[in-house]
Amino acid sequence: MNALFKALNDPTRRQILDLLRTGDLTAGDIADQFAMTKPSISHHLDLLRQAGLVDSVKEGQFIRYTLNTTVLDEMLSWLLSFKGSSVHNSSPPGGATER
Amino acid sequence: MNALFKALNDPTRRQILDLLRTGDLTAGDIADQFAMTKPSISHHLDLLRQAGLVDSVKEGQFIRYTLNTTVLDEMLSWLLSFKGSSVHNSSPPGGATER
DNA sequence: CTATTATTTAGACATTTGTCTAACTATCTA
DNA sequence: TAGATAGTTAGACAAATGTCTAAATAATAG
Repeated sequence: MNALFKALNDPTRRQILDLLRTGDLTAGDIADQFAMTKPSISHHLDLLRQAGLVDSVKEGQFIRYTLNTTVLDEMLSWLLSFKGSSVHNSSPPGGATER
Repeated sequence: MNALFKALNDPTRRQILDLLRTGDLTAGDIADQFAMTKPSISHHLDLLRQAGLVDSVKEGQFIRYTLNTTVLDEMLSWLLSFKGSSVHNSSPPGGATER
């Protein structure tokens, strides 16, 4: 889960994921969308791949990147578990002693 | 959304949130659960508060921290939008030309 | 085989981040 | 008021992060 949060903790990487929802893209096509060098984008893609958020397939001299949302399930259920376990309590700080 | 991802991108902070699901806690009670100094925990709590994930109320000499999951909704719908828009395509790299 | 194109790898560098110690503010208690 | 307790703020510092340029790898085109 750590790699997942880490990967999502960057606007550029989230934007890359947004780009990929429309369909697969090559590294170059992705890099063209940003005011950033290709090596930088390549690094971001690497982190996304490490997190399992994208898959990459080499096709000739291109590398096609594909969105993979299955890893999001883990995060999704983690988040949902919070929405479920809202306790709304207000027990006193000290522990059991109510002053 | 940036502050939210940033806040969640740390194991300690996520653990603090997990602690708070059981109920409110003071800064000290939270700090006691970690092998880390109080100033460090205080800093983590500050980031969580900045992200809107926790609320803090001063009660005497204590500060009670409360979990606030409302900000998670934004993130939740962002994540869900990905699960919805899986395209499963495999268009060729070049762009629009379907060869 | 050479040149070109697509992409990554390596290394440098500034910024951000997480942690610590020391000092400060505020509340409670004797 | 003095001392203890709860918590934060300030500053330092190492490690992680995001970006860049230069060079390397690999596939394609002439």
